[in-house]
Amino acid sequence: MSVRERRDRDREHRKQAILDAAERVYFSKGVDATMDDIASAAEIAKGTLYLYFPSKDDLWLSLIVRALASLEGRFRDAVDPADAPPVTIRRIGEAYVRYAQDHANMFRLLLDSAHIVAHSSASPVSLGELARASDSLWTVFTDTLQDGIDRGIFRGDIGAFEMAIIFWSNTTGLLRQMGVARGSETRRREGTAYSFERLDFLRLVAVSNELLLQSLLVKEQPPPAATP
Amino acid sequence: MSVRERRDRDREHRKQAILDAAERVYFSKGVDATMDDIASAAEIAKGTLYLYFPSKDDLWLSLIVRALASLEGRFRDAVDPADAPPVTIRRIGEAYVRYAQDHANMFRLLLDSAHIVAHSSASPVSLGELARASDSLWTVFTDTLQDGIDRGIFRGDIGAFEMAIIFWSNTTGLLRQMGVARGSETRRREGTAYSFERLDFLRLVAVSNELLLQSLLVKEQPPPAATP
Amino acid sequence: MSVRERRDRDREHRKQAILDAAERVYFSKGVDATMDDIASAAEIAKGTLYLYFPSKDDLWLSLIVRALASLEGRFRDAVDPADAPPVTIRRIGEAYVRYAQDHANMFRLLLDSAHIVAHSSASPVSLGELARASDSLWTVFTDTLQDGIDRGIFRGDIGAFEMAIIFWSNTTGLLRQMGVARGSETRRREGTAYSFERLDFLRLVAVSNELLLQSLLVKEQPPPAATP
Amino acid sequence: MSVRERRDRDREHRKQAILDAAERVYFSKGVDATMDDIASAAEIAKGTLYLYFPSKDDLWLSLIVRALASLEGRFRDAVDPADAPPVTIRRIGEAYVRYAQDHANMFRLLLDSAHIVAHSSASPVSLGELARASDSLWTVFTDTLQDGIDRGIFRGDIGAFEMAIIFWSNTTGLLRQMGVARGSETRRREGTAYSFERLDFLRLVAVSNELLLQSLLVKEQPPPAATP
DNA sequence: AATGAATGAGGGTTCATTCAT
DNA sequence: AATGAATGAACCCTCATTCAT
Repeated sequence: MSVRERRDRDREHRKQAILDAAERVYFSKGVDATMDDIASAAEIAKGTLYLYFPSKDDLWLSLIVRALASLEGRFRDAVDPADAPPVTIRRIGEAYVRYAQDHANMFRLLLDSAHIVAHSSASPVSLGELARASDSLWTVFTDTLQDGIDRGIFRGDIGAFEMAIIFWSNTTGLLRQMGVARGSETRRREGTAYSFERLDFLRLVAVSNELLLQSLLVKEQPPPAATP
Repeated sequence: MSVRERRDRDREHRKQAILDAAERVYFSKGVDATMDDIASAAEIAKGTLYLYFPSKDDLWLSLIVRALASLEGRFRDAVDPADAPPVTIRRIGEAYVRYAQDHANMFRLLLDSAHIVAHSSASPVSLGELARASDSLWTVFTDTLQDGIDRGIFRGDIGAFEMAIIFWSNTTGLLRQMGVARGSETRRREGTAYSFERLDFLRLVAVSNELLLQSLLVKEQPPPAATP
Repeated sequence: MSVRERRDRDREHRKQAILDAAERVYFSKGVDATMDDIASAAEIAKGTLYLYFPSKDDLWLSLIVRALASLEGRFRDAVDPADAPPVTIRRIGEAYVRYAQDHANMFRLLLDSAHIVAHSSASPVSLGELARASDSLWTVFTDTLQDGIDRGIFRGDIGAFEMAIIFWSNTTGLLRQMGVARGSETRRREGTAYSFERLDFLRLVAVSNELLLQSLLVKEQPPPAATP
Repeated sequence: MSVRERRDRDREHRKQAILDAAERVYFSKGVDATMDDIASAAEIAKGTLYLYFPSKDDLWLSLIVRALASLEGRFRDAVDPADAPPVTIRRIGEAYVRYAQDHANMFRLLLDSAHIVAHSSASPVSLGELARASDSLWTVFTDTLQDGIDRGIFRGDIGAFEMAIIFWSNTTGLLRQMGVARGSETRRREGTAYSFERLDFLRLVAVSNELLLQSLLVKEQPPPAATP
C-alpha cells in the first residue's frame, strides 16, 4: 500500500512540475504554446507529457483547475467567521484583486479559460474536475452572501448566487479591461482618443464594488418619522 | 465615373458577403475556423478571399470592426436628446443587452476580440480601423455621461470615462457569464451544483446597472428655488 | 493589306512595351517576378498579357530572344570588314564586355537563360525563335574566326566554332564571376578569405582573351634574321 | 557517452541519406523540386525533413556544401607535392572535368549554386558553411599557383587568385556550355545550325587551359647553368 | 517510466491562367 | 481588344500525437 502511495505522490509531484513549466510557458506564449515548449520548459521529453496528461487540452484544463484552486485558497484565507458578511465580501474582493496582481499570468489564464474550454476537446474527466473546482470556488462566495441574507443584513429579494455573480462579473469585467489596457500600452500604434492606461482600475473596482455592496444592504430603517 | 462607383459598390457588397459568411462560420467554429471554411461558406474559391482581405487576421478584424459599428448603431438609435441622461444610460444598457441577444455570435466575437487582437498580426491599417471603431463606440456612451455631469445630474467626482468603464465592465461581465452559462448548457456532461443557466441574467444586468446608476446620481436635490 | 500591316505593327509595339516592362521588373525581382508585377509595370491588365504571350515562360523566352538580338547588334556594329580578324575578335570581346556593363540586367538574364529554358515549358515556337536568335549571334563570331582561318591568320587545327566557344566561355565565365562577386558585396555576412570584389575582372577578361588570341594566331614565321 | 556518439552518427547518416535523395530529385526536377518530392524520394514523412534541415533553402545549401566538399576531395587527390606546379594545375583541371562527368547532377547543382544562393533565405549558419566550403576549395587551387609564382615558374605580374579565377572561369564556362549542349540534345525540337553536341568539349577544356597555362609560364628560361 | 524520432494531416498564402463582361 | 475578378492547385512549414527502443 505504501508503495502505491509513494508512487502516487511522486506522480503528483511530476504533474505539478509539468504544470509549473506550463505556467511559465503560458506567461510568455499564451495558449499558442506548443507541447515542445512545455516539454523543454519542464526539462523532460515531449512523449513524457503524455504519460501525465492525455492531451494538450487536458493539460491546459488542469492548469486552470489549479489556478482556480489557488484562487479559492486566497478566498478562504480572506474569510474570517468573526467578520460581518459585508466585511467578508470586501475582503474577498480585495483578495481577488491581489490575486490578479500577484499572479497576473494565472489570472490571464482564468480570463481565457472560457475561451480555452469552448475550443477544447478535453476529456470528460478533466471537464468534470474543472466544474468541481469552479463550484467550490463559488461556494466560498455564496455561503457568505447567503449568511448575510439569512442574518437580515443583505436584501432578501436577490438570491445569494445572483449577488455573487453581480460582484464577480463587475470585478472581473474591470480587471479584464485593465488587462486589455496593459496590453495596449505596449502594442499601441496609433493614438486612440481615450487613454485606458491612465485609469486607476483598482480604485474603480473598490468604488464600484462598494456601490454594489451599499445597494445590497438592507437599509437600516430610520426612525419611522424620518422617512418621507 | 459611374463605372468606378459601380465597381466600388460591388466590391463592398462582396466584402460584406464574405464577412457574412465569416460570421456564420465563426458561430460554429470560432476563431479556429479556417480560410477554407470561410471560403466554402461564402461559396467562393479560397484565393478569392485574398482579393478582399490581405490576411486571415485582417478578415477577423474587419468582422470585429463591423460588429462594433453595428453595436454603435444600436447605441445611437437608443439615444434621444430629449431624454435625461440617466434615461439615455438605461436605454443604451438595454440596447447592449438586446444586441447581445439578437446577435449572439457577433457579441461573442466582441468578447473574444481582445484575445483575437492580441494574437493577430493584422496590418496596421486594420488595427487603426479597429481603434477608430472602438473610440467611436465609446464616444456615444461618454458623451451622454459627460452631459449628465455637466448638467449636475451625475456626480462630478468620477470622470465620464471612468463611469463608462464601470457600466461597460459590469454589463459585459454579466453578459459574458451568460454566454458561459449558455455554452455549458449544451456542453454540460456532469452536473454542477449551481445552475447558471436558470438565472435571469437580463434582470441581473438591469438590477446591477440600476444600482450603479443610483449611486452615481447626485443625491441631494438642491432647494427648489436654486434650480433654473 | 495596309490595315493588316498597321495592326501587326501596333501589336509588335505592344509586345515590345510589355517586354520593356518585363525587363524593368526582371531587374528588381529576377525570374521570380509575377505576371502581376509585369502587368502593373506595363500598366495594362494582367489578362492582356495573355493576348500577346501564350504563357509566362514564353514571355521570358521572348525577352531572352530580344536580349540576344540586341547583343548581336552590338557584335555586328563591332565588326568592320576592313579590320583584320584578330582585331575584330578583340572588338567583339570588348563589345560583349560593354554590353554586360551597359545592360547589366539583360546580361544577367542571358546568364540565367539556360536555367530558365531548362525549367520552362514554353511553346515550341518560342524555343525555335530562341534557337534561331542564338545561332544568328554565334554566326557573327564564327564567320570572323573562319575568315581568319581561311586567310591563314588563325591556326587551322581548331575549328572556328570551337574557337568561338573557347572565347565565349572564357569571357562569359569571367563576367559571371564578376556578377557573383558584385552580389556578394551587398549580401556578404561573414568574411571569406578571398575578396572577389576587389579584383579587376575587366582586366582579367582582356588579359585572358589576349592570351587565348595569341595562342590561336599562326606564329608568324619571323624572317629568319629580323625577329629576335 | 557512447549513446550520444551513436546518436550523432545515426543522425549524420540520416542527413546524408536525405541529401542523397535530394540529389536524385534535383537531377530530375531541379531546384523546383518540392519538399514532398524529396521526402518521398527519401521514403520518409515530409515533417521528418524538418528534423534535419531547418528549411528547404538550408537543405539545398547543405547539398551544395557537400558537392563542394567532394569536389575539393577530388582536387586534393589530384595534388601531388612532388609534381611541378604546372603539372598540378593540369591535374586539377582534369579532376574538375572528371568530376563534371562523374557527377553530372552535382556539377549542375554547383553551376546553379549562385542562382540558388541568390534566391535563398537560408540561415546565416548555412551560408557561413557554404562560404567556408567555397574558400577551402579555392585554397587548393591558389596554393598551387602561389607556389608556382614563388618558385619563379609562373609570372609574377598576375596574382595567384587572379590566375585561379581565369582557369576556373574558363573551365567552368566550357563545362557549362557542355551542359547546355547536353540538355539541348534531349530537349531539342528544331535543328540549329551549330551542333554543340558534337563538339569535344573535353578537348576544348584541355586545349584552352593549356593555352592559358603556357601564357602564364615564365617564358625566358634562365641561362642553363643557373637552373639547379 | 522515459525518450525523442517520426508521422502526416492540415493551415495560410501565392500566382499562373481563365473567362465573363 | 482589353479587363480584372475569380479560380484552385500547389507549396512550405507546424505540431499534436504515436511508438519502437
